[in-house]
Amino acid sequence: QARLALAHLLFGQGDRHVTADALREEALAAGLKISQATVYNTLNQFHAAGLLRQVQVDQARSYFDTNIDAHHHFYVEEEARLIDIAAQEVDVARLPDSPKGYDVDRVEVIIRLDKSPKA
Amino acid sequence: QARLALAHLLFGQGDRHVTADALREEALAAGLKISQATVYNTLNQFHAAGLLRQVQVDQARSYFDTNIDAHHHFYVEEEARLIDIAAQEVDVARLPDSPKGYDVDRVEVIIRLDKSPKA
DNA sequence: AATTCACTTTAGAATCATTCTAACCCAATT
DNA sequence: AATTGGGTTAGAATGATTCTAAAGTGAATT
Repeated sequence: QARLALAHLLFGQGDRHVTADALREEALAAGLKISQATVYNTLNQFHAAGLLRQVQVDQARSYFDTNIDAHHHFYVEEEARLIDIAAQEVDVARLPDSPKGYDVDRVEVIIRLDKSPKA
Repeated sequence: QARLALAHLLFGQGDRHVTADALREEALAAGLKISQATVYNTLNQFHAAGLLRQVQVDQARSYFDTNIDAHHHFYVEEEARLIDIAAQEVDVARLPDSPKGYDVDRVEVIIRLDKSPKA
């Protein structure tokens, strides 16, 4: 089963951030014969089941994060790279009230990084 | 000039969040004859010039925000609606150090909202 | 008024991630 | 062996965005 093999790739090595494409390439490199459609199906199913979080930092591609605990991210646009930040490393001390009729689903902090210019 | 007309639509009425498509429809409704390509060109140019901020909250479409001051957002996914949060309404008290070799470009806080279930 | 030059705008094709559709495979059940 | 049903698939379809190459505009120059 393709789903199981992908689950193994995804969850078998700690917290990861993958794009659909990257995961597919990884699967192919591992010798699996799998279609892009299946990769998408599987990611979407895992996401719907709450096993993956979808992270939206770039208009081009979607990232799927195997870490579903509350936490935040660094994002290096130049390298299309996401880095986890544990929830306790960020302290959001004050939030505004939600508009009437709405509830907070989740608070996301994204720290966008640039490469330091060489001094 | 199409650029000027779009600038007028964008900046003539306080802070706004638009998608390329929404802006194009607005332009057409206002009687402008403008192509989608021009809308994109213009938005990208304004963005490159620092007149617009691009906000990434949804994998489908990009939002352009006429408010370029540091600030944050509520996002209601069900309604594809962005709401500004003034910078001073959020207090991020503690941030982790950036990885070596990288500098913070910008800190984005996105509060994702759901409609309240009717009690 | 005609020419040039640089820039703007355009239509339409192209791209790219993602989703959809309809067929196909395969194991379990009748 | 036929039926069912989920999982998987290829390939088409979609939709946002970008690209390309042509056409338009207009100010300055002849």
